[in-house]
Amino acid sequence: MIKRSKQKETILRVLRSTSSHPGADWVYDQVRREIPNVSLATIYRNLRLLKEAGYIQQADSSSEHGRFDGNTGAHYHLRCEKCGRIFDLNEPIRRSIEARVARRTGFKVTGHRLEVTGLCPECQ
Amino acid sequence: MIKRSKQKETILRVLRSTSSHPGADWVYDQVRREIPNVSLATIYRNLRLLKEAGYIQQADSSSEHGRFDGNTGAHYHLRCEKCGRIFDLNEPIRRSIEARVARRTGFKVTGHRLEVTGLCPECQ
DNA sequence: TTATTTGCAAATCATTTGCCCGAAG
DNA sequence: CTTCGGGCAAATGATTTGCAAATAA
Repeated sequence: MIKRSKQKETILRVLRSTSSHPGADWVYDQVRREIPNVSLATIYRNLRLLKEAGYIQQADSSSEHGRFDGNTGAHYHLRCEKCGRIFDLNEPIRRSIEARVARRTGFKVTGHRLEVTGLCPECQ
Repeated sequence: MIKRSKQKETILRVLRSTSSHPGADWVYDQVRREIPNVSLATIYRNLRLLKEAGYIQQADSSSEHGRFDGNTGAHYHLRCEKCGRIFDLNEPIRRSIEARVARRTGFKVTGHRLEVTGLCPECQ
């Protein structure tokens, strides 16, 4: 961690205390119990810093905004982390994982999404 | 499609003409070439309607906002489409797909993300 | 006709930024 | 000391919504 601070430490501890993959507002509420006057901006700032430093991850597919796909068939995606372009993959769809997860978790599984990330030939 | 309109048809055609997984603004620009006074609001409205009706998909992990994860180890996620909660899966990580994709696409692959979606026991 | 859809502008929502002050190294 | 982090409020950017007029069924 570049520079420690009470707020960074609290954010990290709060985030490690749960497996609920919370959003910034939930973290804000929790941190406020210890540091009542933290700013929401500080939460956002530090979540980003902690992520960039590798202390935490983001559970959802990057911070990308809505990207639409006219192809309704099941297929996986390949995303370039530099230019942001998304390509279709023609890997076979692995349905077996859905049944296994359904059996082990009690979920009624409706599908799955796989995204491979990296650098495209032009961006390398 | 519940009720057809020139704008819905144009949006669908534009989206099916590319595999670039564009965002709403790109679709807007394209549609404007045929219907110069479309509103961006119409684009958003119809993208949502078309998605709900199953005519198109969203390439990114739903429209979820930032969700953070204090667990930095590689792991997959299970998301409930109703309540939005995200759970960790302890499925084995399949690194083999990364090498295969790298070989076939020329990408420098840095990782992959797998998310299984469905309804959690409480939401079913 | 009658229910939907559109375009417009204003409203939201999550997230970011500018600025000045206080804290860390 | 001097740089970096924090709090606040204002700014931003994407997406949504309210509403009267236009359009599809």
